Order: sequence, then C-alpha cells, then structure tokens
Amino acid sequence: MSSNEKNDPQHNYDPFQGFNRSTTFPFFDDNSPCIYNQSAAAPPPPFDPSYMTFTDCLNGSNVIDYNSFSRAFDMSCSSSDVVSPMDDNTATDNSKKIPTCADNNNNISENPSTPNSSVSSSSNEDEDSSKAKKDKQQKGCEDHGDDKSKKVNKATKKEKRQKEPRFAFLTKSEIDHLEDGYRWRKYGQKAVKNSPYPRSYYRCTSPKCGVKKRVERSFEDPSVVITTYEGKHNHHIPATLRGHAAGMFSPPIMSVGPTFPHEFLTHFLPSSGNNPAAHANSMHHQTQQQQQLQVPDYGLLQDLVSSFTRSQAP
DNA sequence: CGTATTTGACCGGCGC
DNA sequence: GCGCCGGTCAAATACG
Repeated sequence: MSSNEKNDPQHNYDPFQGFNRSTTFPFFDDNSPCIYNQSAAAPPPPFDPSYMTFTDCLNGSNVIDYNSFSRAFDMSCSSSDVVSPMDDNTATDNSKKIPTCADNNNNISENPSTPNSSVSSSSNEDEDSSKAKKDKQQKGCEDHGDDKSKKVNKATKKEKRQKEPRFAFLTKSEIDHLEDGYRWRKYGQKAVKNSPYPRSYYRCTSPKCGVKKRVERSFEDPSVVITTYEGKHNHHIPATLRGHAAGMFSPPIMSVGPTFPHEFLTHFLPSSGNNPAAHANSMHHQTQQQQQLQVPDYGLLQDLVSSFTRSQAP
C-alpha cells in the first residue's frame, strides 16, 4: 500500500467518491449491478444503452467510436498506455483493492511490493506466522547455500523490473481465471494478506510476449474476480487457442487497426463479446453474470457512452 | 512424453 | 540492518 493510500483510507474504499454515479456515469447507476454498490445481487436491468455495464459497452457491436475509447483511456498518447493505472497495491491489500483512476499520470507505482506494517497484525496471522517461520528457516539455511549461488546469478542476470502499464478489471464471475483469448501459464500463487483467497500469477505463453496478469478474488465480494493485466501483447491471439480461436475472429475486430481498439478488446478484456474465442470458451465456464469495470477517465467515458448511446438511437 | 500446474524457496524493495 | 511483503523462479508433480 502506498503511503498516500495509507494516509487516506478513503482512497482505498471509494476511488469514485466525488463522482455522481447515477448521473455522471451510467455504469455507476445504482440500478445496475455494479460491484461498487452493494446491489450486485439485483438482477440487471433490461438492456438500455444508458444502463449498460462497461463490459456491455465494450462488448457491444462495433459501432463504438474507438477513437473515443482511445481518448478516454489515454491509450495512444501516454508513455505507458495506462488504461487504468492501478496502483500496484490495489491488488495488494485485498480488503481495499479497487481500481483507481486517481492518477492518470502514468504514475505506475514504482514499488511493486508495498510493505505495510499497519496491517501486519491482520487476520491472516496463521499465514504470517508460517511465513515468518519459513523466512527464518531460509535464513537459518543460508550458511550452507551451495544451491543458492545459481539463484544469485540468476538474480544478477535479471534486469531491474520494468514498470509496465497495468489494467485492472473487476469481473463478476465464479471462476477465477477468465478466458481472454490468450494462453496463460501460471507461474505462481501467493496468499493475499487479509484475504482468504490466493492470488495467482500468469504469464502469456507466447515466447516474446511478456504480458502478465494477476488474478485474485475480492475479499469483500467473493463473487468478484480482480484481474490485473501488466504489459501489452505483441502478438495476436494464438491460433491454437483451445481449438481455432484466432480464425474465428470477426473482421471488424481484427481490422480496426493495429493499436488501440483491438489491443484493448482482445488484450485486456477477460471476456469480450466481440471475441468469439473468448466468448465461446467462456460461455462454457462462466456464469452469465459477469461485469467488468474499467474506470479510466470519467468525462471522456461519459462522452463515449453518450456518443454510443446516440449512435444506437434510431 | 510434452505441457501445465503446484508450491517451497528465493529475491528485491520498502518501512521502521 | 532487519523484517515484512509481493513477486518470481524452478523442481516436482499432475495431466492429457
């Protein structure tokens, strides 16, 4: 948790404070099953562009003005292409993780790990104590560390971690790892402080693609899966994806351009309605009630949704 | 047998 | 400097 977050608890709990959810941004309408209000159990309203979820918006037909999206998400102009610059700690303290759009200044957290002594005396004392035990064991064994040398070499080889743009999605789903059209290899899993749910670490299996994603379940709302993408895919969706996904892509998506829309929709959305690959796969595994929220720039998004709504009007 | 997952070990960053 | 913590590695294991 970053220091400013620590000093400002509100920051953790409601990054949308100050926004009029009902009128400023349709996704936040209290009637919608937005996860940020506690009415997620309420049935979604009948389709209405004004009340569509963000996923609906993204997944909607390709009438969306992608330039608007691009502007809204600040994808093309920023140095890091941050859609929703999550403080890394957004997913660190599970009890308070909420994607924050507060700093749209490409201020990706420089500290991937955020020590937080203030929560050290947390509910997961079992974990902590066992972890401490482990650490002690480690340190106790360090004397006879022949096998350590290679790890040290590895560590020296490793370049300093680069800051990658991160994008967080909140998805209402019963399954943790949502299909997004890409192939991921799980490379780690960690217990999350203050949360009974572990965090899983995935890496894109494409050789030259260093995109990673973290998947964890919200502590406050277990029905919500938090998926954090890091980096951008430098390749298309693998043709071998659990069968022939790439070939199923509809031309509009594949042809909209090399940069933003396709990348966004296919690279970052856990499940895109315009992504038959993801859709076809996910339909088998996911509940129909999935909503992803991405909250980059309210004003522009409002414009976008407004224009989208207008374009839907007869 | 190749690929994916699991899981304990390890590292680096940060706060104290 | 120490301890905590998130993130990553890689050997072992599971799976198809």
